[in-house]
Amino acid sequence: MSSRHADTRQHILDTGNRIIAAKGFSCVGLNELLQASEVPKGSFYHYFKSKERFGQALLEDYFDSYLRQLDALLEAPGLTARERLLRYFQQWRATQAEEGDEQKCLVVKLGAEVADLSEAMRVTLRDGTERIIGRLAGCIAAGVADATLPQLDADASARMLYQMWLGASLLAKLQRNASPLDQAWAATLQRLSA
Amino acid sequence: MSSRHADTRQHILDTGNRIIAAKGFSCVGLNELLQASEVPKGSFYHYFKSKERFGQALLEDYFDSYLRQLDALLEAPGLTARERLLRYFQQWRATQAEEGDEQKCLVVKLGAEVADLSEAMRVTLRDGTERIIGRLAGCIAAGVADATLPQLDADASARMLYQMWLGASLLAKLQRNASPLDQAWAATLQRLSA
DNA sequence: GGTGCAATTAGACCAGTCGTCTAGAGCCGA
DNA sequence: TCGGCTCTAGACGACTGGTCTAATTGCACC
Repeated sequence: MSSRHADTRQHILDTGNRIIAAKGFSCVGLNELLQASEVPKGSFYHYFKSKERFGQALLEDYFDSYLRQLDALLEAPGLTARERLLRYFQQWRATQAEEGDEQKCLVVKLGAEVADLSEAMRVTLRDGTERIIGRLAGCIAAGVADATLPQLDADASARMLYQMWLGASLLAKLQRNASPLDQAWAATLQRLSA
Repeated sequence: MSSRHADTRQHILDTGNRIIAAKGFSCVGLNELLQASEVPKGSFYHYFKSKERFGQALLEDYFDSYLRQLDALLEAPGLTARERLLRYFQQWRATQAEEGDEQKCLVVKLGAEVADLSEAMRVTLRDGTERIIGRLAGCIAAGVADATLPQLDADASARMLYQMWLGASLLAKLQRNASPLDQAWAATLQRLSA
């Protein structure tokens, strides 16, 4: 696999991410995608077997990069586990609240649409969210260990928080307003206190 | 407006609900919808100005019926406010966990997809969810008043619970598994206790 | 420079898209 | 019986959808 090959593939993926995060998966036709990436249609099927496989690759790429950032955040040195966890949610809130047409979190944007459309994409989303929850649970466990968090069931708390933030992002999207995220932030603080 | 008129219109809406709740809005073409409802295309455009307006009507109809059921549930006589509220979430859990391809909650299924697609549909979803949250807040306030619930900020709690359940439904959809809903149930009980 | 093979592209293909439009069927009051 | 509505029927147009095959390109090796 030449570097040019990898480049073009990644370029289609990056462009796809931008467009699909704004419009959804089914709504975006190959034409639009290819025109935006300035890649001829024929090439697309060289790099991806089908639109569905492309979508799956898009999600894999998304989760890889998301988890990389998440790991960097949750392993930041010189902070307590509590601080690291809160920074993650604070950042979620900030990212979601940003201006811009595209939905930053592909789980929110594509989850419901794609789950019934493609089993492969559903599984990719499921596994990705499980990995995210796993990292959060790890950080909560560390917080319990270093006593910066109260005695919590790490896994259950991680799941509950993640769910709540997903719902908050969805509601924020409907309202075009960050207040559901503020709501989630307040509830998060409450949950992570005594 | 003759009753036949209302019937056909409602019939298209009902069929549309079934199909769109399973596949999403963009994914379902008029042909599929019309074939399933056994209504000719000409009629469709008699009753609805466009596919988008149809989608909006679908959501309005959905929220109307949802709120009717919700009101029945939250005003059930002979139960404390706490019991009525818990019954709602219990029912949410039961409904979501049911077998069947379609997503029962259109907010979960269509929210993210439609918010960036159609301003009219987004606003309909926003207003509908606000009304739901309003009812929940009312019930929580009643629970605080009749002392079956602890002292809670009714509005904030309603929002937080609704968000969490939305996220839980999304995750349950990805996992094809009710455990996120059990999680939400546990967190709900915790929140509504002391 | 020439050869052979893989990587890449161009575009044909047709089923499907939404929406328009015309023609007429059915109904109802006068 | 007529006039005038609402509603149905479905052909049609202009276009987009994803897919695939055949042609072209680029490159390594001789």
